[in-house]
Amino acid sequence: MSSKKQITSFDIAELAGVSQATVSRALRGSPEVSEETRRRVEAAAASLRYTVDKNASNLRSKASGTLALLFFEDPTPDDSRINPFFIAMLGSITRACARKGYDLLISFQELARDWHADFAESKKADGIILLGYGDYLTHADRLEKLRAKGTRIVCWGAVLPDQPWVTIGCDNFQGGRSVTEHLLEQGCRRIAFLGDASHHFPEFQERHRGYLQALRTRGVSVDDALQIDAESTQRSGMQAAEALLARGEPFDAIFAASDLIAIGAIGTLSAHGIDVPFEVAVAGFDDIPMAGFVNPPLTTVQQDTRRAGEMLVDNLLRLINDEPVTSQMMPMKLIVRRSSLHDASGT
Amino acid sequence: MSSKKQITSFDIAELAGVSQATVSRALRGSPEVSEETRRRVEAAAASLRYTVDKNASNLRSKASGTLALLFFEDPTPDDSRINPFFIAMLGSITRACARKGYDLLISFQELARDWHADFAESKKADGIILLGYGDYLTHADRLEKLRAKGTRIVCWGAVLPDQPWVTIGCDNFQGGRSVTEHLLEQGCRRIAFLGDASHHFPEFQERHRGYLQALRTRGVSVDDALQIDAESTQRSGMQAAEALLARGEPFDAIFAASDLIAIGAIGTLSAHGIDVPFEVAVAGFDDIPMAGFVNPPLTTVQQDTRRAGEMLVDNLLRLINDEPVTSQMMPMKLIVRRSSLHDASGT
DNA sequence: CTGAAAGCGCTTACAG
DNA sequence: CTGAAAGCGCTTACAG
Repeated sequence: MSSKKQITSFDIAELAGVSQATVSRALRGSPEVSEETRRRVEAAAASLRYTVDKNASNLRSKASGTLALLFFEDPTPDDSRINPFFIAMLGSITRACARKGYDLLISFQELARDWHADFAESKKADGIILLGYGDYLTHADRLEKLRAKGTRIVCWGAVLPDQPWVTIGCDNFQGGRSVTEHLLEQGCRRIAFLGDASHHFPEFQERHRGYLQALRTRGVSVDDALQIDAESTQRSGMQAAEALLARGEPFDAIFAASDLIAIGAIGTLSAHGIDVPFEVAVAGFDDIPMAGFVNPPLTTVQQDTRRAGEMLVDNLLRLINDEPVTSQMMPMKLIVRRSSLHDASGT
Repeated sequence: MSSKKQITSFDIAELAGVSQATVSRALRGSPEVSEETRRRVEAAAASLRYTVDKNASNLRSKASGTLALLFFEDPTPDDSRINPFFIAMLGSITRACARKGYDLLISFQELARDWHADFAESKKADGIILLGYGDYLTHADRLEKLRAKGTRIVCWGAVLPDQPWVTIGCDNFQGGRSVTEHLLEQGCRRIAFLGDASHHFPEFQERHRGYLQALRTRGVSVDDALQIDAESTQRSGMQAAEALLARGEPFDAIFAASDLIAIGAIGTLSAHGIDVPFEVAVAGFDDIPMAGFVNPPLTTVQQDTRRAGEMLVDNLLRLINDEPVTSQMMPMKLIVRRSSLHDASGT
C-alpha cells in the first residue's frame, strides 16, 4: 500500500477551486462543464496524478466498464494448451475492447459449472462473451435464465435458427461445403469426415452438413463408415485416424472438423507410411497459425478472427445499451495448401 | 438491466433474521460467525440467488481481488498473432489466478505508452504482471516510480543482478549454453546466432551469453559475422537468415533466440535448397506448440510455463500481502528433435 | 454552468 | 458471537 492517503476528487476540487461534483463532471467530459473549468480541473488532476477510483464510480453508476470473456472447455490434462483458434479470437477481442474503452476480464470455465454468478451478477462485468466449441443447446435453459435476469451475453459459435441468444459465428455450412467440393475437384471420392457431428458440437455438425450437401450435389454416395467422432485436439485426431484405418474401408481424403484434428490425423497417417496428399488428401478447419507450418502445409478454412472479435464486442455493447441486436454469420475463406493437392502430386 | 431492484445484503439479513453486518461476515467466512448463523445466511443468500456486489466490497475493503496482466509488444500489423509462448503463459496465469480466487484483467500495451494509471492507480487491480520480451531497462525509471507509489508489479523476463523489481524468468544463460553444447556435440563448429543480443532484449542477450560461454569452453572461436539481429517473429527470422546467407560466411548451424525466429530461418534455408539438419542444424528456444510440428521438428529449450504462471501469481500475491519476495530463476530443459541432428543425418 | 446533498452496497472498527 | 453506525469515493438528481 502506498503510504500516503489516497487522493480523491475532493483534493482535486480544492486545488481547482470548484466543488467535488464539478470535478466528477469535468473528468468524465460532461458537456455541462465550461471549457475553462474543465481545463483547470484536468490540470489539477494531472498535477496530483489523480485517477478516478473505479470501484466507487462503478458502484455509483451501476456499470463496470468491463466485459468478461469466458472460455469454455473440457478440463484438459495440460493446462497451457489452449485451442489456438480461440487464442486468435482472444487477441482480437482484447483489442476490440481496448478500442471501445472497456476492460476485459478472462476466465476459463467448464460449461457444466456454476459460472453465472461470477461476473454479471456480482457486477464485475457489464456483459459476457462466451467462447468455446460449446454445446450451448444442452445448457440452453441456463443461458435463458441468465438472459431473463438481465445478463448480457453474446456467444461465439454455430448460428442456428431458433437460438434465443445472440450468436456470432462463421458460415460453417458453407465452409464444410467448400472444403468438400475442393477435395472432390482433386479427384477424391471416398472422403472421410473426422469430427463429432452430433448436436453436442453444433459447429462441427454444420460443417458436416456442408460436407453431405457437397457430396450429394455431386452425386457421390455417402458412406457412414467414413465418419468418425473426434473433438478438437491432436490426440483425438490421431485416435480418430487410427479408428478409421482400423475399419478397413478405403478412403482417399480426410476432411477434419478442425485443424487440430487434421494435424493429429496427418501424424497417424505418416506413422502408417501413408503419404499425404498422394495417397490421402487432408483438409482442416480454422487456419490456426500452425496450419501453414506442418508437413505438408494444411489446406483449411480461414475465419476472420479480427472481424469476429470486433463483432462480438460491438454486439455485446449494443446489447448493453439496449440497442437491437441479431445473430450474425461471417463468410469464411478456403485456404488451399499442399495437404489437399491429391491430384497434382499423384495419379 | 434487470427489472427488479438489486438484491442486497439487507434483503438477506431480513430473510435470515440477522443484521446486515452479520450477513457480510457470514458470507466472507469470518470465524466470528457461529456455524448455525452462517448456514442460515447462506441458505437465505442461495434462495434469493444473491451475490456480493464486488464494486461495493472493493470500495470499502480497498482491494479488488483482481490482478492485471499486461502484454507488452510492439504494434504488429496482424492483430491476432500473439507470440505463442506468451499464450501458454497466459493460460497458466489465468488458471493460477482462478485457483487463488483472483480475477484476471488482461490488456495489450506498448511499453512506451502511459499505461500505469490504467490499473493499479484506478484500483481496478491489486497488482500487475508484465509479460513480453521487454526492454525493461529502458523503462526502469517508470517501473521504479510505480513501485515507489506502492504499485505491486512482477515481471516475466531476464533475471539480472541489480534489478529492483521482482522478476521471474527461466535460466536463459544455461539454456543458451545447453543448446550450443548440443550443437557442438553434433559436430557443428560454425554456429550462427540469430537474435538481437543487445540490452534491449535482455533474455536474448542472456541466451547469447550462454552461447558464447559454450563456444569458449570448447575452444571454438567466436565469429561476430555469425550473429544477426532478429526479434521474435517468423518474418524477422526469415530476414535474418537471408542476411546471414548474404554475408557469404560458411556456417553449419543456427541457434535462433526463439522458436519463431528458428521457424522463419528454416523456411528461408529450405527456399534456398539448404537441407536442415544435413547441411545446417537448427535449434530454437521456447518450445512453442508449433515446434514439434514443423518440418523438421525443432530442437528447442522448454520452459515450464505452468510453473512459471504459478510463480508469477504466487509472488505477486506475496507482494500484495507485504511478504518478502525475491526474483527467481527457473530451470529449463533441452528438447532434442530432428532439426539439430546434423551428425546422424550426414557426414 | 455549478454546488450541496443523498446514496450506491458493502466492510469494519466499536461496543456489548 | 452479534448489532448499530460510520464511511469507502464516487455519480446523480435537484436546485439555482
